Amino acid sequence: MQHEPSPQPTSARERRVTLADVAAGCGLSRATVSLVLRGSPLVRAETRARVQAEIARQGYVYHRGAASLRRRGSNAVALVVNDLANPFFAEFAAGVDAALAEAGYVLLLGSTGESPDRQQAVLTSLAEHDPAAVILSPAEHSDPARLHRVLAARLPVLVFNRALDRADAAAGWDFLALDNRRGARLATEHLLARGHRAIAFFGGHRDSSSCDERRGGYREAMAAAGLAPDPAWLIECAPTRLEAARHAGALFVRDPAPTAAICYNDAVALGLMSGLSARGRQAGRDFAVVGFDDIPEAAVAMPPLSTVAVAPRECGIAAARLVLARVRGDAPQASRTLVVPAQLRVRASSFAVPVSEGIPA
Amino acid sequence: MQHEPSPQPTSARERRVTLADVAAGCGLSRATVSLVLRGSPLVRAETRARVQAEIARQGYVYHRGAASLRRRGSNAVALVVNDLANPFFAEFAAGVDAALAEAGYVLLLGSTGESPDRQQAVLTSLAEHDPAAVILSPAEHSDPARLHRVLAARLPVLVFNRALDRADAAAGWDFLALDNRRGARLATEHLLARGHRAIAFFGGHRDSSSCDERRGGYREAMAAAGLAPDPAWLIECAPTRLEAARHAGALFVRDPAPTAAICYNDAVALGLMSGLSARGRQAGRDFAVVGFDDIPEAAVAMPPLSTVAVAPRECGIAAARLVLARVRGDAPQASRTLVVPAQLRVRASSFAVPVSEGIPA
DNA sequence: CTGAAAGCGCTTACAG
DNA sequence: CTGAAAGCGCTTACAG
Repeated sequence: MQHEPSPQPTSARERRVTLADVAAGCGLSRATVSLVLRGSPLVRAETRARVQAEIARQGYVYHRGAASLRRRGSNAVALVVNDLANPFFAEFAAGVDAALAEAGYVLLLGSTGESPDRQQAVLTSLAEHDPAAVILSPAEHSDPARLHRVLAARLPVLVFNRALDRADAAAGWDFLALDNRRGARLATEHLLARGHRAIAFFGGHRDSSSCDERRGGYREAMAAAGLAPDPAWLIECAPTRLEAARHAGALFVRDPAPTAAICYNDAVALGLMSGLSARGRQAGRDFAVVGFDDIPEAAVAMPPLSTVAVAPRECGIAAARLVLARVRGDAPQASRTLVVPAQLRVRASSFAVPVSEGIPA
Repeated sequence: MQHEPSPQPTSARERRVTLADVAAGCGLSRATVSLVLRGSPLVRAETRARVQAEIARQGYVYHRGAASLRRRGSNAVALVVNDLANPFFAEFAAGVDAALAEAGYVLLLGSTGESPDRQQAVLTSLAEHDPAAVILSPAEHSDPARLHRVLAARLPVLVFNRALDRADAAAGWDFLALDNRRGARLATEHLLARGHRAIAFFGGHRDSSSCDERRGGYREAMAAAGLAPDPAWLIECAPTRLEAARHAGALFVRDPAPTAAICYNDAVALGLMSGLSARGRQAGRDFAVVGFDDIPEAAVAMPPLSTVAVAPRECGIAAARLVLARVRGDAPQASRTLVVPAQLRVRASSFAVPVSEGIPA
């Protein structure tokens, strides 16, 4: 509850040019100038022009803080992500920024580094700036109750990317979800169409919602093809390159070993590819690999990585638009869940035809 | 001069909890509560505790807009970059964000997409939020005069990455520069140490300040080794992968052809590597290549690309710190130019041994 | 250590 | 189409 960092308390700084100065400069009242500023049709063109000339002459800059205070409501939207340096979130943020700018809103940014405590601190700090809305990609293990404590009830909130632990706790909040299930299904169907039958799901932690959903899509596609995945084909590991490389061997411990794997994400897929070559197998030739995310490296890997893309920039734009609709009050009353479609990008890593199985479709 | 996007003008919203409510709640004056909020030592511990309990009870959230208005000075810092989706700027922004958060400041973000007009609009919009300072990576061909028009004279400004056209126009603004010259010098020295003598400078446009500086470092190192670069070794092309691949042939038109190239940046280097293999040469074996930037792809290219890194995240932290020092008034009066050191990352692409020349050092 | 009063720069009814 | 007045939520001397 400290609000320390005192902004430089104006020493001998020259006085700021205010709306009153502009009004005085053209012999009008502040009210009239205010109307001009906000584009009101109540002011006649000639007056408007005079005011605008005076604004330019004096170098007046609108003080949105004062305006927001009076009108109760700012034109800032807060965005909180886990890590800006993650290309997925960077693209997402770029999309949000673009859509907000277009609508005349401004972006307040914070990042959590996946720490619920930092998330709380960041949201508190941003909330003090009275944003018109909040877009939040929650840190892992976020406590919805804590989030509610810092996010006022009347503030429109859009949760992105990760569902909150207890869905009911997010009642009233919109949710923009990636279509993890469908993406994994598409990837699995692609491998099935290429003739694979023994397909593993490789990497990720089962208890993460995204991993769970992707596994769900995988199971769906397998079931639809009349296949029951061997439990040994579901291999957990931390979603990093290094861990994936280390666990590659786990694919080949049972005898009818899988000929292909859907990976939790691209980092895992790339790690798996190195792990495979360390074992004398080559992705795209001896073993088929599909990732998830379509990170920039996917296209330039050797071989290029087939993967599932979710257009993060478009997500960002969609998120901003949804939230602005809420701010303007022209969104339906009930909270919404929007699902962003996932698309398959076929590249060389999934071209392999399994040796022991039939001809690809 | 329109300020259209009216925030939802508070319909039947419940009234906001204010400092006055908290004061009333514990039978104190607003002044006292304000002192508690700002951590003043003037209030005794028992009173402070009472206030804090009441704050929690009522769910009061500090209204920084009102405070900033009264105190004249916000705790927001504006950051304007060309493109957030560019990993270099994303890392930079992440660094700025981290350093600001640590100091209790908040980040206002905008992006220009390299358009001076959008830059002007974005800065205008951000300036209306009365930031304590601005960190600006200027769009190409920015007009310093226009920038001055929208950025008040009393606002601390830090220019990053790209020098403004007329240096004198940026008088009073700090500048955080990449050490392009030293980076290119290091890269050139590295190739010289490996025995190369005929070293090209490949890609980029001469009239860009960064290209000019990198060429300067290259020339310096060559001169220090007693070498005069053949003008035919200075090859211009747009700094993209595709253009670089197209221009690869230009390296081999003269007879004592270069055995190595310093590239303007990593995109150019990667393009050159494809261009080389299209001509039956392989980077790292028949020809040595060094890039600039250390983009994530550099490490996973085939062969991995030797390059010059500038730690964008650390740049971001440094930029934020410098700017905060200005805000607090504890920076030296005169504007400063800080140069971020460049570091060489040696990888396989520069392993080639020059054929016609002696043994590498 | 605490209270009463003025004021930051804007907007908003309300009159005219 | 324009003006006088009140007020958004806070901080800051100034007294006590």
